[in-house]
Amino acid sequence: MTQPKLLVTAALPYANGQIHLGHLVEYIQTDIWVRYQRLNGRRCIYICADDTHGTAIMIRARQEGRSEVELIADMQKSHERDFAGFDISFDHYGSTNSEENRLLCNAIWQSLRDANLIVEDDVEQLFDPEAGTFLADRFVKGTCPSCKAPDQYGDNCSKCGATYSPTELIDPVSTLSGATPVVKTAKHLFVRLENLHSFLENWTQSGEHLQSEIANYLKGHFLGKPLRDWDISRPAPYFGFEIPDSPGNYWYVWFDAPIGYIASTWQWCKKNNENLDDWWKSDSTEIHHFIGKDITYFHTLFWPGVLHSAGFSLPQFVHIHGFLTVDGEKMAKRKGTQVQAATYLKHLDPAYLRYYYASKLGPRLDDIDLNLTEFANKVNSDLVGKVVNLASRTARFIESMGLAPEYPHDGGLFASAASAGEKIAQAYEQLDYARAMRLIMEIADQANAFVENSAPWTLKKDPTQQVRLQEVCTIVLNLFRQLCVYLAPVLPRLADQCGQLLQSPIQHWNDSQSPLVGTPVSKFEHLLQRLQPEKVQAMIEESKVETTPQAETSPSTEAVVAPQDSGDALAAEPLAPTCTIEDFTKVDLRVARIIKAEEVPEAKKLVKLTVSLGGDNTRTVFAGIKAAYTLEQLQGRLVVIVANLQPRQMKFGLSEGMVTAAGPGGTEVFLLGVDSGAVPGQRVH
RNA sequence: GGCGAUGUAGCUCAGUCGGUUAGAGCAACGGCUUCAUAAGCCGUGUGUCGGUGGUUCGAGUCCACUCAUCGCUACCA
Repeated sequence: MTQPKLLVTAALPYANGQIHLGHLVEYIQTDIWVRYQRLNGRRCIYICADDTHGTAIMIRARQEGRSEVELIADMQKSHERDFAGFDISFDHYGSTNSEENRLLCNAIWQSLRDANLIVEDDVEQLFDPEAGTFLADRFVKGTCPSCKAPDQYGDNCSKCGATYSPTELIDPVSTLSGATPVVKTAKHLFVRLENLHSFLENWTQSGEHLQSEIANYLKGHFLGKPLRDWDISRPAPYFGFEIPDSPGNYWYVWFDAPIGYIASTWQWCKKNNENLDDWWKSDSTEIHHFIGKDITYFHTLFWPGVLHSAGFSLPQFVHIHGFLTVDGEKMAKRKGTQVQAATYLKHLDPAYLRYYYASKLGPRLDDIDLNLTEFANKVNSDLVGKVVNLASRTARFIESMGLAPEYPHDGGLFASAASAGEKIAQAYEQLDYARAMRLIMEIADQANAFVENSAPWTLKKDPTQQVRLQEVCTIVLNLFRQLCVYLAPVLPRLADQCGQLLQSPIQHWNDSQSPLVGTPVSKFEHLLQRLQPEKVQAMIEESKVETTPQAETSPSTEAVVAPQDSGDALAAEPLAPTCTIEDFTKVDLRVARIIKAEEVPEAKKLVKLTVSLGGDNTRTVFAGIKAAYTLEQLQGRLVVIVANLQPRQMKFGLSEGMVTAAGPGGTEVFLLGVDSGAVPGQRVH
């Protein structure tokens, strides 16, 4: 009986943003697995697509003054270019905005209807009368109903952490138009997931389809109680597919996105004369999804539920990976660590990143860290210093002779490296690439030691030793080739180059098991340049300029170049409607000095500030700036506060004012200051 | 708060069923070498294995508690 063929997917990137190094962890991890399987002779297709629907796309297209279709076409082009630049070997890259996807959504929808899984319910949602659209949570801001913190998004409060519905917000404002949203009731359609509870319990807990941490997470979090109905419709206007039997309603983007996996496969089938059912409704295909841990829920509960109800094959395994940090911290545009794929490619070879990620990736969901110093060291030391150097230090010696006609005695080196192949293969199979890379580098170390002991450069000088010279080089080049086979899933270009050098292409994993003899050796050319650390720095610098030109907030940085401010910040939070001077004077802004900054131990985001308006006039203000400033940085500095804001009772005490700041929140909060000369108590006019 | 994880050498991490003096790579230091992309080889580690307590003849490995860090917390793409 033949092994099942493989259908592999990576998550569909959303068409609202560019691919960055964080995304690439997943596409590279998946690509390595796919290439490994193919090299082993396994039938394996790698399918992906752009995820194109939803409110965010609709709003963005509107802001850019063009159609959604135009926007997503541009974005798709750019995504495909980035992936190609990193040698991601998709068999097909489709789009969720395709006719195939619409037809599949219809069919799957009908199955859910037939299975009595669809129910209707009224949902109260905020509606923006000016923009004429319902507002997703992220497009509404207002005062938190729990702690009364102002300027909070519609789903949860960044200050007190409370979660609520946007309709509970006090004084809500649409971030699209600045209009006051009104509560509107609309009919929504839901999937009654609870009907599939026992199926999902079995599927997730079987131990065969998910990493154990994930199974535990689902069990503890969702499966212990009845599953909630899943709201999968959105009223018009919405960019997506209209629901055929519910005019005016559209499928929520998370309904049609995973179906895009099937639709994209279908497009591939049409191109290649294949039958879709052989891939999605057949025991002779194993489906493997690769995703990040942020979208676990959709892929391990909803998606299996939908597939099960609609009669499609379930994934054999959902492989979940962690996030990328850079130098130990979350990627941040401000620091230039959120590097776009295209920016990386301008400065560095994709092989570096593919190898570095491989050397860090294991089968678990730990986050992986891109340590920039280590990145440069590791790539240079392992790839250039150890692997490529083997060819570099021997190939030239036998350009005229070619490889020896018979494989010489090598003290068992080749045989032992060949037998390590099984362990390496197993590590790839189990997604333990870090282990695979360690095993491979052990072989490279042994090979380099052999070169050292055999001293081909000495043999070269002795005319009676030419046969031995050829033998030594034959051994070393065969070890090099073995390494290239083992590294081929990670470094496809190096494998090709090795094939050219030894005039025998690497086509199968088993090429590592028998040595090459008697072939000519091409003229040696450098296979991989050393990574220059300056280029890493240049990439980081460019990433800073590209994304946050307004980074020059600190006067200490000497800005030589005129800042190129992007429109991102304004687009993220459009201007509020016009207000009169009377409106403005209602707000009493005052200069104040922070005389005491205290930790609030139980609070995640708040610090307690005692501010002085001069004289004995002090007050207590709670500010959500814990992540952005240390207590020392706050102590003593002048800030601008809203002095006549109605005091709010917060969880940790009464807040008698508000400190003004710019920025989206979290670590990116920038307090307003005043030029020197201002004193506490002065009003801001 | 709940849940899931992590905490081993300066850095990044291995340590399979609990079993001899706890390992690797990188970095650092010393020596050798010069074929090679200033690459390579040899040598050098006094680590409270986060902490406390327990089980055991024996614990980095099992159990309890505790501290720290990270992530997730569904109508958000």
